Amino acid sequence: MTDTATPVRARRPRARKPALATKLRPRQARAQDTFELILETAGQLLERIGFEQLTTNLICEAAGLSPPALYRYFPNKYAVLKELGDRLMRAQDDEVIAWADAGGLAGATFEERLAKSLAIHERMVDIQRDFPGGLAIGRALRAVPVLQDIRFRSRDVVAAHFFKHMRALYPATDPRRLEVVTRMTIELSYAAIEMVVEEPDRDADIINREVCLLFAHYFATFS
Amino acid sequence: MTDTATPVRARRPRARKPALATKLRPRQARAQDTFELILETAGQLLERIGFEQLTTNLICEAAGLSPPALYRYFPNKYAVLKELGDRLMRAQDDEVIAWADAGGLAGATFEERLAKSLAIHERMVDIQRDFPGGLAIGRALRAVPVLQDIRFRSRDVVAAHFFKHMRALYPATDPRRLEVVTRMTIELSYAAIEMVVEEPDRDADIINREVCLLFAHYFATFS
DNA sequence: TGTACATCAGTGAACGCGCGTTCACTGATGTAC
DNA sequence: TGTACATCAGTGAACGCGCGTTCACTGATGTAC
Repeated sequence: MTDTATPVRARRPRARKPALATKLRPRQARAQDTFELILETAGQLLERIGFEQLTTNLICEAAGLSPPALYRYFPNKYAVLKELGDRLMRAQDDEVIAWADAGGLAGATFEERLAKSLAIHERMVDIQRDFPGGLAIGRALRAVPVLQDIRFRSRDVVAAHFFKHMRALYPATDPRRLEVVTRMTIELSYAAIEMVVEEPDRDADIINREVCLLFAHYFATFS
Repeated sequence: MTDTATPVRARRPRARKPALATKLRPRQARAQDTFELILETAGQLLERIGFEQLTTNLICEAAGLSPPALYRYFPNKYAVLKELGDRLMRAQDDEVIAWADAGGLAGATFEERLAKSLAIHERMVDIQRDFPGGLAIGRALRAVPVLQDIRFRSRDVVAAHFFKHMRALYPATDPRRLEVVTRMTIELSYAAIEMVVEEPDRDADIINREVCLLFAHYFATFS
């Protein structure tokens, strides 16, 4: 009766949910450029002023467009944020899933496993740093109720993918425990990545290395 | 010449910074009640609609006050959020610092250290859960540029406090490394706490336990 | 213990600004024949 | 290869709403003597 495959998230009561889907997708090359220009401009503005100050009129002004040009593709600013969030999450998820599928989680020695996880952590930091407005988008994905599902879904997809590899690597561990552990590890990894991106004055290399050490010692106790 | 005691944070360029300080502090008992009513109402609203939808007019309406009553004490909604954020951070920080000062980080056996850290993690989760709007306030502290300093400062205070204990516990470890490790551990602990608070459907007990295991194994490698 | 006065606390009503959004339109691009 | 027409893309100008904020005021509380 009860379907426990996908966990039920606690529903947020009574928050007005704005439409998020993009309206028209651009068909002509010119329109595609406009679409991308809107996203790029929004990313840059986000970086400067934060997502709360961001307005559709401001995006249009900064992009040199009239408001109806934006409204042709996006029903509101949340749809713009959603598109940006989707892209950032996809960029990171694709990379980390490819890494796992290529055997990133496995390794003959402690040092090998450590080096592999260090490489992917650094890559993830680079992706978010290079993404225009990546920092602000990451924050928005946490803070804006309607955008949180994007982040949750991304985590779920990565966790489900990792879980398959984890079961193969640690067959003697209770699968229920391993599932939670996988999910938690991913969440904390992303938190560490955010910490590095968020505070560029701190020593990113040390943090990256210590986070990977932290996980490596932990997983060394699994079998 | 260079003062390296407090790390310099990267300044965010050109974001308009609203005034955050409370204006008048209430003097009479009646005024104190109003002040608290505003904060309590704002906390409840935050929980329902998120901080972006929150407006001063809405707070007043929900609290049964006229707008000038709010403006007597707070220059804008960010000042309300700041007060809430300060209180939440202080509540958690006081608890965790008291725990550390009472020897929370030390322990004769692995099991003892594990049990102690588990206790404080659970306590921290409870504090944020019980705080009205605690979840939304935590998010706002991450996402609203002007509020981020509150969170950073809180982390710095806790980290500085922990560091003293850590040096005594692990005298053979390079202090520079230990400093970063301490800061990272705190950041990730708070991230785990947020994860538990944020997703009440997941098994909080397992996550709490595994996070503490994670750190315990890691610190077992220090000396 | 009462009265006069100063200060504190909160109200009712309104303001101007800028936000999200739309209308009626022009110009650009693609396509049928 | 050119023309007519349909569709796509973007503009200029304006709208109404509600947000943050303020003004002039009334009522409540505290205090001096």
